[in-house]
Amino acid sequence: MDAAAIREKLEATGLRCTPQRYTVMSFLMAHHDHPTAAEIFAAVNTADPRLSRATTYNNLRDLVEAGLVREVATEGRAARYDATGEQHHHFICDRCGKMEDIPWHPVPSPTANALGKRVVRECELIIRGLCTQCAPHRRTTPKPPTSKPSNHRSHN
Amino acid sequence: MDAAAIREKLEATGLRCTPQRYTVMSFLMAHHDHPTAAEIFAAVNTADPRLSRATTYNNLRDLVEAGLVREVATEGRAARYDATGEQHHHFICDRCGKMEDIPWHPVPSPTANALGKRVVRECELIIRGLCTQCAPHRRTTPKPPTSKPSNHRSHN
DNA sequence: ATGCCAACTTAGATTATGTCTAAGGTGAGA
DNA sequence: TCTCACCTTAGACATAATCTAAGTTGGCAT
Ligand SMILES: [Mn+2]
Ligand SMILES: [Mn+2]
Ligand SMILES: [Zn+2]
Ligand SMILES: [Zn+2]
Repeated sequence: MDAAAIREKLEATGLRCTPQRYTVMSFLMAHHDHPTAAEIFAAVNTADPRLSRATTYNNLRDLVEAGLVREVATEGRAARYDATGEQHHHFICDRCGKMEDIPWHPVPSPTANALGKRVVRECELIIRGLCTQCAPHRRTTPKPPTSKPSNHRSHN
Repeated sequence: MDAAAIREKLEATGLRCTPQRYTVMSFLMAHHDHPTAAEIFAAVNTADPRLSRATTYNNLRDLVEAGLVREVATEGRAARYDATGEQHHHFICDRCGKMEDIPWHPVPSPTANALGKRVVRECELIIRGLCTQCAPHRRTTPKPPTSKPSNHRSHN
């Protein structure tokens, strides 16, 4: 994807296309290995030191809010634990961050073709949406749940 | 599950059933809301202050290693980012922690019955096992990948 | 053109979470 | 009874993320 396309993508969501923001977005689109904020900062800042650490975090947050980027494999900063009883799937609420158990049902593994030489141990489903608490509020007060997760940005 | 059963569970894996460890395990088995280490510490320590913060973390690590407990929704401490292109699933390597994209294929959503009033937005698969790099080593040098994730405990 | 102001960037302080260290306690078995 | 591996602990340390307060930029109204 070329520079103009990225600029458009950003501006379509109401974000200014600053050099810092452009570089972060561009880096993410060029690297499919799910880099961390620290990795992005290190790589980009080395090539062009016009990007600070705080701005890396700020921009990642903006891009996630804008839906151009997503955060994977973690919801909130702290690890969460689960006494391993029966196998089950998980539901994570977009609004309040709650993680709930969903009864197990087997899911189809990808084709051997898609997996290559990888060895599969388990296949679990992460379902995202609104929990029973939050679903009714969908069209009314969609504000965060008073405390815990999903920190939204006010910027200053 | 009664006290004796928990004690047996622990001792079957070679772990002593100390008051601290028993309480952590028992708490986890009684609470299905995926508590964090901090939450477990706060709850248990308030009821009976014989549990320290370090021991909470030590015991959670021991229980995870023993397979009695699992850590969910995070692999490593830092958030990882993904420019949202096409929808895809993820493969996470048990050995080196690498997170790789797996081509999308639709997965069956749980029954409406299992979901209740929850509103589903997306359904993604987390596949765990050994990546192509790590799979060949399965029966040979199974040592960790030099750095990054999967910290194992030596205890002292 | 000029000035304004919200959007943006920044260094550094602060908070949150997790790990390590060094010291001491405990108990199963010789 | 002695011993030693297993366990617990306070507090120091490390890392990831967020906040703060100040400065910069640039689109736009005048
Ligand atoms: Mn669960
Ligand atoms: Mn991905
Ligand atoms: Zn919710
Ligand atoms: Zn691997």
